[in-house]
Amino acid sequence: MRLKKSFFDKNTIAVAKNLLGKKIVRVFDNGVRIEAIITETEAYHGLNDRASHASRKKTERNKIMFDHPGLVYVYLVYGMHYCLNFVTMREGFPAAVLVRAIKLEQEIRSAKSETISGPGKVCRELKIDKSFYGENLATSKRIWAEEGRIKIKKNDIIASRRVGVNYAGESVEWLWNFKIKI
DNA sequence: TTGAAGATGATT
DNA sequence: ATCATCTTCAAG
Repeated sequence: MRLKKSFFDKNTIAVAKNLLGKKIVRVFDNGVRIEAIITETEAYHGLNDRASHASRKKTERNKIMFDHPGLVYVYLVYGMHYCLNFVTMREGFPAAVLVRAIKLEQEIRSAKSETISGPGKVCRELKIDKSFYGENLATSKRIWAEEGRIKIKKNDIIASRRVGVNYAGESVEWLWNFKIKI
């Protein structure tokens, strides 16, 4: 079952936690389909979050974060890596969840499952580029999110500081990075 | 118009 | 610890 707009129309921290264990489905032009379990997320929430791209004001790059929940926000970092985010919260409130790590659902044949850790690697693996900017998870034919097979409990979640945002003043301290305890 | 700074990853 | 690489944004 595809996650609907209502799933993302909530507090970003809650959505970031809820996304753990959920499945990203990516369908390529040639029909090949990849499914991956989300294992690490990061919340970026509101104008007071100095680590967020939307902390100053709405710009050409971050405007999608102000749009309605369930949209895809893609941006280029360090001139070479794309990062995949899902927009959260009501229209007008800038917020999104960054997908930092996934675990590929392998064919039945091969036993092991491969973990892709790092937002740049996630996009490389799922072949996400700028063309996904503004894609709607509720209706897209090439990317969406689904309920996962596993149920993640509160005790299974580790909260940490967010990665790569040491410039962000007091919001550096906020434990808005979430991953599944192994 | 310009330049400084990144929500990173690979390598030394 | 350093570098590759280039868009974005705010300052001038």
